[in-house]
Amino acid sequence: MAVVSGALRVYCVSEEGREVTLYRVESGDICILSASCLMDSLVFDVLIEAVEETEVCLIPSAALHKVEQENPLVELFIYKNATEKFSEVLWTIQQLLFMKIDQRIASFLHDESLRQKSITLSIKHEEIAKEIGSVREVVSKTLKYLEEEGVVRLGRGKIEILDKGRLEEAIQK
Amino acid sequence: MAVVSGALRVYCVSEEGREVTLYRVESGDICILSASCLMDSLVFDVLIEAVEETEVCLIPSAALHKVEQENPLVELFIYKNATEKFSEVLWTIQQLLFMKIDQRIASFLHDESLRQKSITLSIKHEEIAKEIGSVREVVSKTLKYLEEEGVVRLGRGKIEILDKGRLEEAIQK
DNA sequence: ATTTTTATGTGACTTTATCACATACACTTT
DNA sequence: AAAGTGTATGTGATAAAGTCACATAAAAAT
Repeated sequence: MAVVSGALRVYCVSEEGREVTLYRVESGDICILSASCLMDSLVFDVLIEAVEETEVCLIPSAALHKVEQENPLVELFIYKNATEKFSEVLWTIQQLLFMKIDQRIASFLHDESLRQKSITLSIKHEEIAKEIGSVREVVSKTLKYLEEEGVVRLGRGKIEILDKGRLEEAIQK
Repeated sequence: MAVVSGALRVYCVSEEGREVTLYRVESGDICILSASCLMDSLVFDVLIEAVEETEVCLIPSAALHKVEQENPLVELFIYKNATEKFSEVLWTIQQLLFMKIDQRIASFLHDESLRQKSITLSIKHEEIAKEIGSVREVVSKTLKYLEEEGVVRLGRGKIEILDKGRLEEAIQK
């Protein structure tokens, strides 16, 4: 499956409904791991959701294999893409295990600002929690703290980054 | 790299020294992801350690590619193996995020019993902590609790599984 | 304008991690 | 056998994060 435009989010969910985003598949990405390949061997829920209006192109594996054999660069591209996703998942583990919640949130806000290409993010606390594998209450409390520190300004469904420098500092330590 | 005999453990470490095992590479496994491929794109530490006396066979990528093109089954095997590891890493995330510490420990003891092919495991609390991404103190306390419940018997550097049924129950809920 | 829905705030409580030691076992050395 | 020395495990006080159960408040719908 190739993403033509837009972006997908691959995430997993616990029985109680807690989520974490594993990786994103964005326009130009190809994702052999998502549906066919990976799913078979998994016992637990890995879900895919469009984070924006998205156009995807499903490629029959037979056709893909044919192209792959004709052009080794295609194969290389697929390998690289899969490895990149693997790497993103490892990064997720690192964040989950080794970073404190305020660092993770700061890091997410930073990334999201790049994705939305804006310093005023339109996002809900609940969504942030699902991205980083935490819960809404904790995200709310942490954001409140960041607001008191003058790093962000909060509104209903939006977060304005006031001090990008301090935000980046917060990611480090 | 192919593992001929023994087993490797691929893990990551935080700056403070906390560890988690990401996946294992056992005899018969091939691991293109470990050294060459994956490492390049990673900024953080992913380490490999032999958990027992291990014999590995390093395959030059040129040679591998040649065989791969001659025999598509080789390619398939590699793909499958890589996907399996990916799947193990996702499982690790699930455990970290969604399971309680006693479930994770019970689950680990169960797996380790299969690996060591014995109900008397020779392992230290510290090692368990590093496997499951926790810390020694917590593992010790939880094991103590399992001992009081009559599920295991503890000794210095060893854990004896007394009630396999109850151990499996503990994994579920 | 009032009701309803949805987003956020807050406090009490639990679980897990961190820190800082105390104890205890096993293995040497005498 | 006793004493000494590592290394493994025990424990309690504190901190961080998650859970639960609501309260408030903004936006949307009627």
